[in-house]
Amino acid sequence: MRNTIAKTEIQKLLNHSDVALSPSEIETQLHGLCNRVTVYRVLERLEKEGFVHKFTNVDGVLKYAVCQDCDTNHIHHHNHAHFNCTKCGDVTCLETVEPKFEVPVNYEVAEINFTLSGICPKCAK
Amino acid sequence: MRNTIAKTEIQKLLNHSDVALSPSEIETQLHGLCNRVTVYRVLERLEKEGFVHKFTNVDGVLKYAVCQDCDTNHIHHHNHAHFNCTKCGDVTCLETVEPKFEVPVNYEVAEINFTLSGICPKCAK
DNA sequence: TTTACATTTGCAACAGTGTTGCAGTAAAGG
DNA sequence: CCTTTACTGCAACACTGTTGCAAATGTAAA
Repeated sequence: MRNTIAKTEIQKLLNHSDVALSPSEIETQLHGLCNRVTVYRVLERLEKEGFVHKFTNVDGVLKYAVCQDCDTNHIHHHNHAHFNCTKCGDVTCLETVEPKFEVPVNYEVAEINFTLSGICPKCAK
Repeated sequence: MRNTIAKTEIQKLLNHSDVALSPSEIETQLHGLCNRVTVYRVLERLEKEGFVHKFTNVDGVLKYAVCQDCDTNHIHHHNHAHFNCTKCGDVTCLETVEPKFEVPVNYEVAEINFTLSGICPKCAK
């Protein structure tokens, strides 16, 4: 995978962001540095490289966030919850929150998507 | 809320379906009985009436399913999991599966969206 | 049965998200 | 500096979901 300006800038954005970002949010924050399509394709690459993880927000929009645990020990833990604040709209990873559950026999679970919505600490004050 | 042909047929569809349905799936199964927009608006009404519950699938598409518990005791339990089979594409309610979790203080959780994906019993054989 | 009116519908048009093909551009190693 | 191949931009598209408005329809009352 090549290092391009677009890729570098998108990585920076994600690294410095404490919230998960959607492709369109990233595009906006890049102020026209690259095309909309490029954002999608760079994010796809970053996911393959294990730099970010992807999930679907409650509104159906894709969100990307840096992998906190993964980049250090190269093991992926994406079973954590995501929180979508209905007031400010921020979506954050709750790395420490992992749901416990038991599925009926014969169901083979490969991935989980666990998104909570409500009021975040910032907006609760 | 008035009873119209569209509403009646959509209720029938949902009642007889063992999987959650998206607006477009419903539209297809109605074979042109009503407009695409009407499907969206009827589903909105059915949700307000407490007949169905709505959730976002892992692919970001809306899904609707009849409320199993709600219509009997008029109390809504929508914390159950949904399962999206990656093979047949079916999305089903796992009414019995409720995730256990603890969020950090100051987070006020209003709704949860818990969707699992993998292989369903039908496709596992 | 007819009337009246609010609700529901269809249409057209739109906004937003995500994808694809293809031609041109640029990164990286030799 | 050259070559190769990955990457990018553009244009176009498919799909999902929404909105305004005029026409149609359900419902309850006259």
